[in-house]
Amino acid sequence: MQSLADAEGMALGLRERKKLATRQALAAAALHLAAERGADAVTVEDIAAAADVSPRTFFNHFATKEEAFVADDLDRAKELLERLRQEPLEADLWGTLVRMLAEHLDEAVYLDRRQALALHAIRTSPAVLTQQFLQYAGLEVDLVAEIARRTHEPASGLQPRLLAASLVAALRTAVDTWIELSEDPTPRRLFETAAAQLAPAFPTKKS
Amino acid sequence: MQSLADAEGMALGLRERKKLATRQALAAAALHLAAERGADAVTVEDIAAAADVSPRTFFNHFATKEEAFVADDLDRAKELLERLRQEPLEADLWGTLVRMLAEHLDEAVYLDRRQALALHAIRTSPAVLTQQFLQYAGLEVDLVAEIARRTHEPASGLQPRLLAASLVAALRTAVDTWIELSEDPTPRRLFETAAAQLAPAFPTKKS
DNA sequence: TGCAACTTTGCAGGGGATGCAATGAGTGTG
DNA sequence: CACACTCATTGCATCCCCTGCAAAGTTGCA
Repeated sequence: MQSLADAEGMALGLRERKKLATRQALAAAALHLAAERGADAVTVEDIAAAADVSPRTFFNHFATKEEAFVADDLDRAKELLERLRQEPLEADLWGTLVRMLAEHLDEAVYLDRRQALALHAIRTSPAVLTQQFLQYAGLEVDLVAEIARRTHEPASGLQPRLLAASLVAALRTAVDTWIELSEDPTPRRLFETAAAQLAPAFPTKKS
Repeated sequence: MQSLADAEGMALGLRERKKLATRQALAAAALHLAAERGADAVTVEDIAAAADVSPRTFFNHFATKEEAFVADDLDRAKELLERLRQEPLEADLWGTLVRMLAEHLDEAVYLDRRQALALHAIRTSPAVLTQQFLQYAGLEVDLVAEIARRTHEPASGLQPRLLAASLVAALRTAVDTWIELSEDPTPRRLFETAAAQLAPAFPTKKS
């Protein structure tokens, strides 16, 4: 019904390709149904039926119903983290992170305003909004770990936490503002504005 | 079993005092049981039984099971918001908000480290952690509205959102750090440190 | 071909959450 | 005081989320 795993998963075995395919089918079915009736009028049973698997199988791929609605974001966040880990260390940590997040915003969903708005319409339900918040929280946790790794600070200290939280705050407010105000250019530009404003709080270390 | 509504609710009628009492009884029972078995081993049925009400009544007071575990925080947040709304307008909005949040941290739970740690131990369960995140999110939304009111900006713009998100980021990271690092003084001091670091991003308006 | 690893599926069951209607306890008025 | 009114509590039925377990079907590999 949807395009199957296109380019992704080239070097995978048949088993893993199938698994990925059903996961994507479930996510796609979830979004499709939610677009029609609204997210919380969709049951796991519906999604499973639309994806031609048993309801029980749904929970082999997603821990909660809501996860299916934001599966794509989750996957992209993982890619971001992967890229981040491989990025070379620079003196200007804040600048590096801002740049990578900005590039991340130029991908996929956020390019097409139509699509983004449709997606966001789906995510009006409280449960899905909560899930999105958890996504940001998860990203923040990963960022803290990565920042601590780069600055050789303990991850439990205030500095890494504050830096990560500020980054995520800028990211989240930028996206939300862009969604709500139609006149604004791109989420990337908004994010860069927000990040620039916060920049003086995180001057380049010269240790 | 616990101290009933002490000083609070003086000017309330009997009915409202009773309602408040059962709400507090439920919250107290929830915390008590969670301290014994862990939060997610406690069912609504258990809580209701411990508070001597029917399970159905639980949901007349809380929308979800997890709400009962953070009911006190929710109530205190409402007080904070109330005080905030009555605070006179000053030129230094950031400074005002920081001061009020700092004072807020000097209250109740956060004074007694023992108690705070015990409370936090309870809140290890994923579901309760999620609930806490939602609390912060709710606070942020309220802050956005209040900030927009004071600056006469639209609440949908980037500025109010970024300011509120940064404040909450400072608050959350300060509390989390304080919980995890035993050597740190008070959450208030940590929050003020974080806020001071972010301050240059929000200079006093001189419109 | 045959075994190991893994995915799917059905089944049973616990528990969260909601709507509805009945009951009972405060509240205010004549 | 009695009556009507408002509102909290309760039981009941119901839907749905989610999990553990064991059986059956697929894929991977020697």
